[in-house]
Amino acid sequence: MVKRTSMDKAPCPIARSLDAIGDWWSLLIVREAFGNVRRFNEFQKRLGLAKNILAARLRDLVAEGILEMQPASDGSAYQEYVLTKKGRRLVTVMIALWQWGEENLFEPGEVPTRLLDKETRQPLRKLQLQTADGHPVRPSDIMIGAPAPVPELRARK
Amino acid sequence: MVKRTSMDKAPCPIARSLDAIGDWWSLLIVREAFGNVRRFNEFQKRLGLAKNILAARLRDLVAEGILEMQPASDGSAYQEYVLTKKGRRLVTVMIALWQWGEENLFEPGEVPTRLLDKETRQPLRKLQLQTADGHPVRPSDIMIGAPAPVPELRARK
DNA sequence: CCGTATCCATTCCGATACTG
DNA sequence: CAGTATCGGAATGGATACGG
Repeated sequence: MVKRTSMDKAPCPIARSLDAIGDWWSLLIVREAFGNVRRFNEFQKRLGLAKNILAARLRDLVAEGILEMQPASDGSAYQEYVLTKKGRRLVTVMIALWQWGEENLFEPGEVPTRLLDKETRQPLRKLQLQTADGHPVRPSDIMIGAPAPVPELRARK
Repeated sequence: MVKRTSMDKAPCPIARSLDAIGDWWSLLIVREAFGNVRRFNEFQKRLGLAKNILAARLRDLVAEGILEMQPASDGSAYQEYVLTKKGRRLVTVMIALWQWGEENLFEPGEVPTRLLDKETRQPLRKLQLQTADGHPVRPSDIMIGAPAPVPELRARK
């Protein structure tokens, strides 16, 4: 996506994820898609980005299998962009980003847009790391279980 | 960070988060920092990025308060980069990305680097969305609790 | 309404080369 | 070792203008 040294073959899931959705607009588009935005123009208005960029991003997201195109639900002749199952699974990433931003990037006076449980209208519980058997885990309790984070397979020509 | 229309004043936490760490290398650097990488050269070797880029990214991350510089622990004359508390809180974001990538971006035959609980050496439990009172939440059960996702119009009154 | 095609400015990345 | 100084190429992003 971003030229770089494309890490889509790296064994590190983070590198791959970033390769897939690590550019700036992708996750914002996904965020809107979660909010049931489906139409090109709707995305464009809400995000305020140029149409060519939006078109490119949507194309990429469709190619990645995160969005898919469907016939319009309102009978118009156009297509709509909706999240695939894979795309919907990004919800955890979004929430993680949301909660981190909420906690670390707002001044006392500022009010972030909140994310709520639809039923109770209460904020969600913060995501928590847990061991397989359900115990809490601190950042320092984590280790990487394989050779190298970013191997040199993508070394040099 | 990526020029754009800098959204660091947007009320949406995702936009702000992306503004802070949404570019390509930042999270990879943070990932290494979680793995106790602290030295300039160490980052450079492991990530394989150009030194000027690395320098710029490190500078930004320090400016954001995600990394901080400390005197070297081994007595050498240099500084080390270590995660701040704010930086360490990014662990949830990293895990979310890690788990999503692991689940969605690897072919059956491929083996991702795993992330383990240090004590048991078992993979972590998948992050789960929950309501404030601990019930599971599906993506469709979520709503946004404020005016507009990216409202420039509700700027300041 | 949904895009594609252009043009242009900015930024990013990679690869040296060069100091302290 | 830890950067800074450059340079060029690629890609991003913004703003229209133009077709389906």
